[in-house]
Amino acid sequence: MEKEIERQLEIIKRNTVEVIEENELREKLRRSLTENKPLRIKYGIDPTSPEIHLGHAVPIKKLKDFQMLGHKVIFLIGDFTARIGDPTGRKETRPILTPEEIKQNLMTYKEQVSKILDVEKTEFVYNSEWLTKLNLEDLIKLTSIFTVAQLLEREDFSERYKENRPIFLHEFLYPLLQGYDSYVLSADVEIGATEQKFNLLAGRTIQFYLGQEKQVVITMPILIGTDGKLKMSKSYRNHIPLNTTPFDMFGKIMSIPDSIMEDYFSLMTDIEVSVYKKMIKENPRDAKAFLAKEIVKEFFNEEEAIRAEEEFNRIFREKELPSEIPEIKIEREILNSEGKIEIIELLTKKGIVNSKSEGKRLIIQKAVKVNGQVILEPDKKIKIEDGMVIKVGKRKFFRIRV
RNA sequence: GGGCAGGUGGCCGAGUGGACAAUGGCAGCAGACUGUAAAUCUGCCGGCGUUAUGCCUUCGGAGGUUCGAAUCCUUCCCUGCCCA
Repeated sequence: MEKEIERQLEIIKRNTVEVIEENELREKLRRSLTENKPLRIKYGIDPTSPEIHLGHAVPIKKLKDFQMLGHKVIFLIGDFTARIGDPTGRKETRPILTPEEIKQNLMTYKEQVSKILDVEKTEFVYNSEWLTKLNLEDLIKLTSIFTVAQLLEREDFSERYKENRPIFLHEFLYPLLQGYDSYVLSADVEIGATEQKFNLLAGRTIQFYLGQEKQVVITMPILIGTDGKLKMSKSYRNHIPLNTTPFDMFGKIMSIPDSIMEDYFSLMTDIEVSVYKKMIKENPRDAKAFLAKEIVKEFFNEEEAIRAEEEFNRIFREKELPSEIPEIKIEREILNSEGKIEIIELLTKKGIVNSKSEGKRLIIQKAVKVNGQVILEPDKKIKIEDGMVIKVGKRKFFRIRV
């Protein structure tokens, strides 16, 4: 028994930043084992952008550990709290999702999450289910648990307060509602990134106040994005989405700076520290390719990972064409009598570039190639032939079909 | 309710009657270099263009003054600080 508890603890603690409180977790595990009742593990995401990326994968992989140990994972989609928006200073109240949208959304989440978790064993819940039913009296009860000073301790709030930037009253409700979710779900453990610590702890306070056993809080490190500096986030455009192609994922991982390779190895793979440190030291480029392959393998499979690497090498090392190129159809009507069209027309009409100006810019900057030949003039007329390949920038290829 | 300071391009932040599509930084894009690295360097970075000291849209919203406004006036909305 003691051995089993310690075994589970060890797995749970890997890669975590903090476990609050470890002893409570030990007791919960003990009870779980004696009563043969799985622990309830909560993880919530804000469904503002329904795209799960490698950054989310860090805590979700932790959920996987729990799932493998036989515990119950509850994946909470914060559709109601998303209306408030986790406090970051942006004020935006979004409409609540319609039942149809929720259904649709759920499918995409399940699909993405299934790359890590066993979705059959995972419970998916939406917090609008109970938060829309919360009445004023309940809300006042919740707000009376905290003082303003306590809320201002949250880093984001204190920073804004210090800098005389606005903090809207409703933003204070976010941690309260997130905490209330834990109460409704009777969470034993809640997992989140380190930046979530305040919200996670609010859950403990609320559960305690409402007479429930406190959840254990587990914080996970924040994954740095492809820029090597900021946390991975879609809004910083430095993210690596899960629902992409193996090739794209491989390429994006190859583009991270060497300095964050160790983080990726430790958070995204099971490779031993000493092993990857040695690899990085010996040949950083090969180490990164290995890393990329490992990660792609995890989210897809080995075969896809190998194919992605081959494709990557073909395009960027040997400078050859990719094996699959998106095709664009050219209608006769947009060509002149000689079967020609200005390159700039082609780029804009087919939506390859966003505007004529952008297209011209790219052409002038030697970024546009037709059959490997650089095009220098935007008004250059090119003869359209079936099978022609247009390259825009480093990695955008298109094959012409007449 | 009163006083003061503010609201500028994806973000930060200059500009306070013409030379402003708006300095600079970050992010982004392209090219060179390379390990598609990163760093660095160069260029671009609202749209349209008969490519012109050109036109249209943009400096919180709406009006106004002026030959001309991001810049001045009126009014409304929003934020912060102080007073009540």
